Amino acid sequence: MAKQKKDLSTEEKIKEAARKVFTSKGFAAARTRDIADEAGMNLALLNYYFRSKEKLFEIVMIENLLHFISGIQTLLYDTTTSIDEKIDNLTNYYIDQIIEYPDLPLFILNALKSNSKFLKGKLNKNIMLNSHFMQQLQEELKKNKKKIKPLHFVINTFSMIIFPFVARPLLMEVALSKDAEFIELMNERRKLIPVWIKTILRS
Amino acid sequence: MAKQKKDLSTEEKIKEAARKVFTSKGFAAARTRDIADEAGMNLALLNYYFRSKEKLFEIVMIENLLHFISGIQTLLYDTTTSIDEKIDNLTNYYIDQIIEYPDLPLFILNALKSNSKFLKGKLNKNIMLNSHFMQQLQEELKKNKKKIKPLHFVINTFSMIIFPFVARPLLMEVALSKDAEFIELMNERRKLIPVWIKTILRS
DNA sequence: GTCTATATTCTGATAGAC
DNA sequence: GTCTATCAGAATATAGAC
Repeated sequence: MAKQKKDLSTEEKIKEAARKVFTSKGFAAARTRDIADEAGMNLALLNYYFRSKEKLFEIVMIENLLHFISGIQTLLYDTTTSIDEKIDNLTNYYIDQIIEYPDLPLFILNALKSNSKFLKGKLNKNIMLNSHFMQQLQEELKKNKKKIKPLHFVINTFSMIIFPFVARPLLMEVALSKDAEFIELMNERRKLIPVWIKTILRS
Repeated sequence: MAKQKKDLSTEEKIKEAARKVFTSKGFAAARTRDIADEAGMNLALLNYYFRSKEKLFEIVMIENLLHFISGIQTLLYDTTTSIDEKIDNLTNYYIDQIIEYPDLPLFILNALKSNSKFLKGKLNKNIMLNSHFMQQLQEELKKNKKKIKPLHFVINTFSMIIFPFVARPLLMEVALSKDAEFIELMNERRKLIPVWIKTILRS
């Protein structure tokens, strides 16, 4: 269970409020006053604890990104799971995560596009390429005599999981009518995506 | 070939500049001064021709969205092409489009998330469901005795095409090192995506 | 229609009391 | 550490001359 707001230090309260506001509105649209209000305190304290709006954003951005990446570390570096289990776990984990934090994917995509300077060197360049999952993919492709870069299958998996969430408003506009239909669709995909990934890997 | 800037009316010049600035920076980060500068004229003219920044954005947003959708209309409603040809055409068309207008997808995803009120009723609710492509998908699934919503395959196709582009900065951070590698990857996908889609449709 | 100058509001940041 | 009050600059919008 999440910690109660009242248990948090002032600094933590601000960071938590900033995370919420920045993640839902992005850097430019967020107002420092919104963050102060959300934290239940005065605007001046933001600049007392953090030097500026930019500094605060940088912290939120890095934490959001690391939160997102940590799932990759945990799941894709697990040497005890098979490639099929990894695909299952990845799909379920990220669908759960995005249902819980629906604004996270678009926030990260935007932040990286506009502010990638912030994290120069902060990310492990080869986190993907060195993973156990990537090794297993390579073996599997070799076994099936496929001359395709394993990275394609990582991209396919994340694409099929994440894209429908970020395109949700468009989907609602052109193909669905109720929120429940979208959730139903994503729960269908929870089972379908692993099947599809395994199929294109081996057929 | 695109029309020369000098041939455009003042109103068109502003709209063109607004499209460029809004599409690359989004509504909140865009400055009306940037737009005026980009159009090579004075700030006051923006408010003379369009009432406000919001109105101008609304126009740009709808035009961008319709530009994106028009490809769907053209390709997915073509009754002379087979389902396989449609998948090939869709992949090539949208990869070409996004290479030409790389900021368009993220702009649309953001705009729809934050400003979907702007286009209430402006979009054909069933543009996807009524398409010839959707009928062909339905037949194909029936032929292969699959009880899966055809919409999933539309989502899969667009996901595998568009997602790598919007995640390009992340990909560059965790798996690639040169821009040329990304372009190479997308050109590989140009051939691979149709194969994958047809495989999961039939296997 | 187009420009310069200016009004008005918003916003990030700070000064200074407590 | 926290608050109130306020500053300085930015940004949108408009007035008014040409």
